[in-house]
Amino acid sequence: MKGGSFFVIGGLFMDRYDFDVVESKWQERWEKSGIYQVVETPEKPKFYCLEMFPYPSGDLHMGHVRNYTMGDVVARFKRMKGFNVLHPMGWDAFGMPAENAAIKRGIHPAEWTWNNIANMRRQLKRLGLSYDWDREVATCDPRYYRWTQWLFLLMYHRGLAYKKRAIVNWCPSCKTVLANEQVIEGECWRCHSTVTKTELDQWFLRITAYADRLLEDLKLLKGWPEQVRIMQENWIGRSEGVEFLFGVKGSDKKFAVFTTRQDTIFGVTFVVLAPDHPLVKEITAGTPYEAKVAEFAEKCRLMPEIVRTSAERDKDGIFTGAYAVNPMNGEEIPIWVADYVLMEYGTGAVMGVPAHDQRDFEFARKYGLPIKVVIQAPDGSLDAGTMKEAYPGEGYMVNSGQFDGLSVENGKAAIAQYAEEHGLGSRKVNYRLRDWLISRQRYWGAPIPIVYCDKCGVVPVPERSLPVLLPETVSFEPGQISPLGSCKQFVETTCPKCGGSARRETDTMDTFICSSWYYYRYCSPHDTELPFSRAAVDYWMAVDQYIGGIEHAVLHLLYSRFFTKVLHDAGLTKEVEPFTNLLTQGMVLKDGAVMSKSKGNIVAPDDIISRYGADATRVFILFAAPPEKELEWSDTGIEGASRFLNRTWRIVTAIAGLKGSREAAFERNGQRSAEDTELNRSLNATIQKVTNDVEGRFNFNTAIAAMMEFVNQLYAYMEKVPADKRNPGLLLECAEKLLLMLAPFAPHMTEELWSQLGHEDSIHLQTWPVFDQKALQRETSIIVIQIDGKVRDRIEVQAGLSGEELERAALSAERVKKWLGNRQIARIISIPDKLVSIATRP
RNA sequence: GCGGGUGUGGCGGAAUUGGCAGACGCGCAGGACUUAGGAUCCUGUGGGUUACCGCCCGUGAGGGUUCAAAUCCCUCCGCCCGCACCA
Repeated sequence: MKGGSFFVIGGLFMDRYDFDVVESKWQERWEKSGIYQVVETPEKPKFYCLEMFPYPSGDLHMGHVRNYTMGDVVARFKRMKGFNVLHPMGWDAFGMPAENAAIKRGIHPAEWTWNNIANMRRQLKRLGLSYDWDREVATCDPRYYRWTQWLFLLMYHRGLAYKKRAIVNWCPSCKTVLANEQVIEGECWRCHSTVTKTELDQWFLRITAYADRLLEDLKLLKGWPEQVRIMQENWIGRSEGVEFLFGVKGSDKKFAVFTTRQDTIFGVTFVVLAPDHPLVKEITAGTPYEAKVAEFAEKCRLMPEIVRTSAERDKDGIFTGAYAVNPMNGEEIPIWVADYVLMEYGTGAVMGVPAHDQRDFEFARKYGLPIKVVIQAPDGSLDAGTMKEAYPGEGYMVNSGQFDGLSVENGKAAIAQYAEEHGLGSRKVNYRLRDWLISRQRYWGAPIPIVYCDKCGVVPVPERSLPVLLPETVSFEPGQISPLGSCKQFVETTCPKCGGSARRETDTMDTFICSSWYYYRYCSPHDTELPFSRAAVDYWMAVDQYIGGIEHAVLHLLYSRFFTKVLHDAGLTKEVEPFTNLLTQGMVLKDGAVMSKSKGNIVAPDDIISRYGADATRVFILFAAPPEKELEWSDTGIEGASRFLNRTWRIVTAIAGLKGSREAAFERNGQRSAEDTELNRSLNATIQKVTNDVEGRFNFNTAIAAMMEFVNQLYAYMEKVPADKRNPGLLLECAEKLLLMLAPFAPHMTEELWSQLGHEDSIHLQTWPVFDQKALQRETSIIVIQIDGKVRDRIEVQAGLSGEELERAALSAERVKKWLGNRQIARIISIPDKLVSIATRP
C-alpha cells in the first residue's frame, strides 16, 4: 500500500483541519451551553483549581498562556475524573500602570483598565480555557473592593491594622511607599528605581503577630515546592537568643542588646549602636563628640540602603565617648556608632565580640579595639594576638568565669538561665519579618476606610457605609500627597461617630491586599451580605491546586497565608492554609532571554493562535518543557505540535470512515491478529502513562510524547496491516480513547472529532479512560544479558520465568557462550522479565 | 559568603524504584507521491571504527560504592535562582 492512500475519505483528501472554524464553533457552543459552570454539589468530590489571576496590562503574554493552559489541563482532567471542579478567572485590576496611562494619555484609569480586561478576556476565551466566567471578579469593581475595605476593618478591629510614623521605603518614580517585600535588591519591584528612605505616617498590618504560625505551618505545606518554603522561612527569619540590658557608665540609662550568641557575652570588647538609635543623641549631648557623631549619623541616613547594607563594604564607625557596662561581668566597654548596625533589626544595638563574629572582628581590627577569645577551639589553637579571622565555630568556654569549660550549646542555655534569674536579660525570639506597610500614595487602589475627626480621632468607616468609593474626577499627577488628597468632595466628610466635620484618609491600599483574598471571593462572587458565604467557602476551600510564577514566593503567597489565618481566627473560615498544592511554572524565554519590549523578542499569543490555532499553541507550550522549568519558545517547535494534531486528525477521520466500524465494535472478542494484540497493548500502556503523568506529577510534556508515540503506532499498524485485515472495532476504540486523553490538551479538535464519531454529548463531559491491566501483559519478554556489566545479548523468553529458569536460558544462548569462553562465572543476578547479569573471573 | 537548583546528541528534552542512555519533538539526510512541494508518507540520524555482524567510547571533570550508576557517596568546575553586615 502506498503511503497516504488510507486518508482518502469520501473522495476528499483531508490534508489539514481548519482550526479557525473548529475552534470558534466550539467556543460558541460551550459558552451557550455553559458546560463549565459549577455549583456546590455535596455528593461529588470537589476540586478547586486556581491560577494566579493577571494584572490587566492590555495583552496576554506567553507566560500567561503557559500558566493558564497548565491550569486548564488540570481542571479538565479532574472533571473527567469525576470531580466537581471550580476553575475561575478574574483580574488583579488596581495598580500603577493604569494611573501612568492616565497621566500619559489622558484616559481615565478605570476606562483603561476595563478596556484591557475586555481584550484579555477575549484572548483567554480564544485559548479555549474552561473557566466558569459567571464567577469572574475584578478587584477594582466597587462590588469587590467594598469587601477589601471590609476586611481592612476586620483587621483594624482585631488590632491588626495600625498607623504609625516610621522610616519607610519610598520609590521616587512611583511616588509611593513600598513594603519591605516589594523592595528587591534596593530597587522597586515594579519599576526598578532605586528606593530611598523617608519618614511618614503610614498604615501597617501586623503580620509579625503571625510570624511564628506562618513559619510553623510551612510544615503543613507538603504540596509546595521546597524552594518556596525555604524562601518564606528565610524571609520570616526567626532567630532565638537573649536580650541583655546594658547600663551606661555614669548614668542610670539602660539599653537592650539582642544576641544569638549569649555564650560569648564575656568576650564583648565594645558595643555598637545604629546611627539612628535614640540613645546616640542622649549620650553625646553636650560632649565634644556630639557634632562629629551627628555628622556621621546624617551621612549614614543619606546613604542608599543598597550601598549601606552591602556586605563587601568596609564598616565605618565612630566612638561616642560613652562607655557601657557588661551586665555579666561589670566590665566597662566603649560605645560606638557604626553603619553596619540597623535600627530595624533586633534592638538596634549590637554587642561586639570580635573573636567570634566576623563583622565585629573586621570592625575591631579597623579601629584598634581589643579582641578577647572566650570560645576556645577543640584543639586549643585560638590566640587573640594571631587570629586572622573570627572563630564562629564549636568549642568550649574560656575567660568566662564560672561558665568556663561549657560547650557552645550548654553555655547558651546556662547564660540565658543565669541572665533571667539575675534580671540581666531574658530569652527572646527575633524575626526578620517586618509589619506590612500597606498605604500607597496613589489613586487607583481601594481607599482605606478611615476618617480623621478632630474630636474623635481615628474613626473607622462603619460597615454599612461601605464601599468608600473612589471619586471619578481627580488629578492623577502624583505628588508628595495622594491624588485623593486634592479632591475636596472626597476628603471632606462627616465623622461617623459625632457627626462633626472630618477628613478621609487619602491613601489607598497596596494592591497585594486585593489579591490576598480573591480566591475566597470566587467561591461566592455575587454575595452582597459578606465577602464570601461560609457555606460556599466550606465547600470549595482550600484551593487544591494553585499554579503561578515563583516571583510571588514571598510576596503574594505569604500575604495570602496571613489573610487566611486572620480569617480563620475571626471564625469566618475553617482552614488555616489557603493553597494545599502549589505548582510554580518556569518562565517563557525567547533566544535565551525573558521576552520584553526593550529586547524586541516578544511572541504575541494572538499571532500564534491565528497562525496555528489555540490547540497547537496549547500542545506546544506544554510539550516543550516540564512545567517548573524555563521554556524556550521555538517557532519550529510549534510546527511540530501542529503536525501532531493534523496527524491525529487524519488518522481519526480515516478510522471514522472505516465501513461498519461501529458494528464491528461489538465483536471485540473476535479474532485478534498479533498486530491487533500489540496495538491494544500499546493503547492501554498509553492510557496508563498519560494518566500517571498528568495526575501524579504534572509532566504534560511526557504525556504528550506518549500520545505522539501512540499515534505513530496507529500509523504503523495501518502501514503494516492490509485494509481487509484491519480490526475496525479495535481501531475505533483506539481513536476514541486517544481523543479522550487528548481532550484536556486540545479541547477543540478533540470535541470536533468526537462529534464526527457520532457522539451527541461533549467530550469534556466524558469519563477519563481506564486501562486494562490484562492487556498490558505480554506473552514473552525481552531479557537483556550483561556480562561483566556490558550488554552482550538479548533473548526472548516466555514472560514470568523464574530467576533460575532465566539463568539457564541465558547461559544456553549462543552469544553468551561465545563471550564467556572459558572464563569462570563468579556470580549471576537475574531480575525476572528484565535482565540477567553475569559477573566472571578469569 | 550562606541556602537551593541544575549540567545528558546540532537544539528542546526523556529515562518515575540503581537495571538496555538519548523516548518524543525540532533540525538534518535519503527515498516515495507529485506539474510542483515549504504539504503528506516511509527510512536513517550520539561519537569513533567497520566486512553495517558487531566492537570501543560516551550523561560537566576526577575518584569511589555496586554484578550493574545520568541516578548513590566524596572532591572540584560551570551556569541559574534566592538571601545577603539580621547581631
